[in-house]
Amino acid sequence: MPPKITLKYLATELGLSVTTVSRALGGFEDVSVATRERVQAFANDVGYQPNQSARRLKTGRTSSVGYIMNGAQGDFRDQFNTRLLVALGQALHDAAPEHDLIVTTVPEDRDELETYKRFIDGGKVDSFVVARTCIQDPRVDFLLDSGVPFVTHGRTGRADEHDWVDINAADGFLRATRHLIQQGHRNILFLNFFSDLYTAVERETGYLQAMREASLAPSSRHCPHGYASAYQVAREVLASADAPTAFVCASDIFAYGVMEAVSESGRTPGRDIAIIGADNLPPLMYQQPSLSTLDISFETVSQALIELVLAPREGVPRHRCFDYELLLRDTTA
Amino acid sequence: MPPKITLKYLATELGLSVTTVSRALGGFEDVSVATRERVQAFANDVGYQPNQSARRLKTGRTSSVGYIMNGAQGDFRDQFNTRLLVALGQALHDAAPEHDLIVTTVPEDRDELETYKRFIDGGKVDSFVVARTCIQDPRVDFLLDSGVPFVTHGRTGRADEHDWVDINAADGFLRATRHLIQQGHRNILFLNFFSDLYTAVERETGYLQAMREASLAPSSRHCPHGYASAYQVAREVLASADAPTAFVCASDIFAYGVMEAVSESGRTPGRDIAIIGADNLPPLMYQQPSLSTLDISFETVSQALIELVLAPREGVPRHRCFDYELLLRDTTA
DNA sequence: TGATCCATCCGAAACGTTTCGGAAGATGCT
DNA sequence: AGCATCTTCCGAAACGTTTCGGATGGATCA
Repeated sequence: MPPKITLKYLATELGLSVTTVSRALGGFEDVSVATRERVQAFANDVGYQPNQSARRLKTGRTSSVGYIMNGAQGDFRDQFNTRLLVALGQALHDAAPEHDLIVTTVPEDRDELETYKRFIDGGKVDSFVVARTCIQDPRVDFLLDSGVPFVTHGRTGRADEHDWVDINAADGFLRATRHLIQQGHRNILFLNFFSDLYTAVERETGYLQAMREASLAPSSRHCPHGYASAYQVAREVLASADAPTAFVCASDIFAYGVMEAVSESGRTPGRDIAIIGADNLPPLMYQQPSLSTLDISFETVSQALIELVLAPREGVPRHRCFDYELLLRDTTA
Repeated sequence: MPPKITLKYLATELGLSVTTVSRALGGFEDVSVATRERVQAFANDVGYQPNQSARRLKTGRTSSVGYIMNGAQGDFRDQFNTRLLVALGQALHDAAPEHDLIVTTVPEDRDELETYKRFIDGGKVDSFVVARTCIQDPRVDFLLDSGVPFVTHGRTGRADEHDWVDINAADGFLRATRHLIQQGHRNILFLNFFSDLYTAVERETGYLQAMREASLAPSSRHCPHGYASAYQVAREVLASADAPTAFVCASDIFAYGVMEAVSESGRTPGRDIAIIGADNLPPLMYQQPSLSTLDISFETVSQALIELVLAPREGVPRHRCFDYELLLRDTTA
């Protein structure tokens, strides 16, 4: 039975007190450089790992971040959750290896807020990352009320009251739509998420502005069921008298649905019909024309989220906003 | 400032000792039914949540389960990770709501085992779920060595030494292949994962047995790059002199690649070429013939994983094995 | 009546850490 | 020399829980 490697063990081995060892490892000034280094070297040697439970009990901090997965759990084509999760884990590990990411899903039959409440009351986490924000977001209301620190991925109606990280979607979609207009398109259809999502509004704003600039008539449709909806909407409008010549899609998933409908109607994406998506998701099939899209790195966004969520905010809310990069590929040739 | 709701608070409010309150809430026998109920009711009323850190410190148990995501993170098979994660979270919450699922990804540049080591030494979890097992799996070697409880999703070369939950893939692929043979197919190609994966061997075993039973010549190919590989392999063999008339695919992802190659060659999946996949993944595109597949519920598997991982095993390793259900749809019409 | 036993409760120690408030000795100043 | 000051260290308490080993009182028994 090897001895448990605790502060007490280190202290007796080194002939010091527990206090001094603790403060030496904590890098405090009131312990001499010599002993500080001696302690750190020894701790390293024997592979000392502080007991998180004890530390948490004492300090009241849990050093863990909560991420409660929500939203379209059925549509696994939607890689948003996975990709964010992977990137968050990576970023958290890079920024603070001793921190944990505690992940949970919301049980089908339960209120999402209950899960947040359980995490807070149980002292499981001391901050949250909240994704896919809505304009009127009950999670934000709840967290602001409870006073627990959090950062959202995406703005909300109360954006000036909390920390957030977002993508400048209005600008991205403005540029994307402008590009299509410049190519000579006049009849451009916009396919959007359901409109509660904050980013849905943002995206449409950009599209609308570009259309207004060019004095063109805007036209938007929603795709409540993702890929399938987009396919059906595209199929429908392509059969109509004044079929659009270009599609701007709030998500690549929609764009792939549109591509399928376009191909099926005998037209070729990129030659006959222009399509721009968003988020640079991998293509669904091998032999597809490559999709023009708005690109953003999950890693960058996640690093910002982690940076904000780790540093306890004092005073005014902090914001980080990133720009989309317009990737022009086959479907806008 | 509301009072902190601790055992001490409950005790003074109720006029009892901390010990008794603790034991009442723990449901022990040596506290009278009357007080036990009184305590529980009051705790419920004021919304008492035990401090996990204190509990963990005292008991040495962390009441959290680790899941370290690994493997081809760019690939479509990421659906596997997400789906398992969602189902695990759900199952854990149902079985033991006070438990946490601690998730992390392996940093690109680091050894996976280091991450396991960090979790163990840091006392972050007291058990693991390990997925996508290989025949010779270093994670299993490491965990067996360290003595930390874990359950694998998938068997390994040391399957009789640890707990596992698996799908009876050999039987599933046996039945799937038999079905194709019964339909009159003689030239059946098997597309497999890379062969380190335990389940790859299992799957091929089933296929081989069915072919042997019918005295047919088996033929297997590997698809190291998932969907794209499957597409290319299918394209190649379909152009050859003795093109197969049926494909058995270790994953639906491969099957979708095959379908694309089949369609492109001017043939129709289901009429000209039969295809069976596995795992019942959602179709990639809307207008595809529906894919015959081997179906298994992630929920069922996850519940078994959680059940085993929560109950500390004593003595012999425990196993749970589930059967695939053969779903016959368009591609084997 | 006195001993025994059971049901019910409680005191106190412990888990491993952080941190407040000193203490001891060395150093600087007058 | 005497006093203040700084450097370096440490004792002890606390965080909230679990659990061991009793303690108390009433019922039961001979």
